[in-house]
Amino acid sequence: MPELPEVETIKLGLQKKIIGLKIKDVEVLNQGSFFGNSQDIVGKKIVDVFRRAKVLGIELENNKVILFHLKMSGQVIWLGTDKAESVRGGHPTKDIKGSFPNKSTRVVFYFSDPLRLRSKASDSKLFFNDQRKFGWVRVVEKSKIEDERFFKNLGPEPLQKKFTAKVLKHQISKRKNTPIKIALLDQEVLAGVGNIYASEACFIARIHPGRKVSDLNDNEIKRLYQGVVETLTSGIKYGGSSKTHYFNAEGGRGYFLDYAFVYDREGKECRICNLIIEKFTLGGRGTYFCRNCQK
DNA sequence: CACTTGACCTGTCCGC
DNA sequence: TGCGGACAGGTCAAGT
Repeated sequence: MPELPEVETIKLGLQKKIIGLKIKDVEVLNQGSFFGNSQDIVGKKIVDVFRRAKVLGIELENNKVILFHLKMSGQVIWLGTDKAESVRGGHPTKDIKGSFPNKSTRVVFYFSDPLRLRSKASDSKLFFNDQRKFGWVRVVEKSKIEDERFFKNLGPEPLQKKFTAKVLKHQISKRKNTPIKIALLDQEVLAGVGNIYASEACFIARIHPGRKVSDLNDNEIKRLYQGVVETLTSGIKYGGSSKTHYFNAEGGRGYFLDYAFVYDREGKECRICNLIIEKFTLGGRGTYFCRNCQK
């Protein structure tokens, strides 16, 4: 599921909801989804929520962080009380169905809300749901994040200013003989791009996803750079892509796929030239493109 | 080393 | 309606 725009959207939602709350308790419903010591976080206050690549992080006052990787089907859903909701302003759009915990719930975090937000019913909670159990939650020391295997060789964040066409050229040059879309999916090349936005970036760049990296000229790499930045920015603007599992922290869906050029549009007309969008498998992943617009 | 394929796990959808 | 196979926003390890 979640690629950079989805995790970023969850991060922005959580920042508004849980910074300042104290973790009262943690309940692990599936041992394989949780790593680290839950006692390191119980009783501690949340001071920040951040994202690196596709990983979501909750930072605590004691220099511990809780990392979440949602993989294909993970969800991070915050549930408040009605009173807390109204105090914070606005009712969330809850597109997600059913109640929690459900059979996909793997970890539950219980918060002690500040007194002024307290309702008699209950304090707020955070659910980590993950149908396929590929995802994980892990508690690590903040200073040791970069030692984590997943973080060790991560490529640059594509939405930071210092990420340029030149940087992209340098990064993909590590994968000369690879189809460009597969190179974009490599987290050591670029952090946060996944299967939806890789297809979209290639479309915006007007490059066939199967083209070999070594075959691309500077102008094409520049277009690819623009495609990556544009599609990720658009993904965040529309709150991410809700195909099946993804919902934001408040349970609302994302609308990017209503505007996507190619992803999940096999058999539909290209938004630019009206030719039919095609699908094929590249590196084992479904890949969508327009044969007319992408060369 | 660079690249490809299958495994991890659960659920849904589609064709017979 | 049932059954089998393909497929799903992602990494990993083990192949070639």
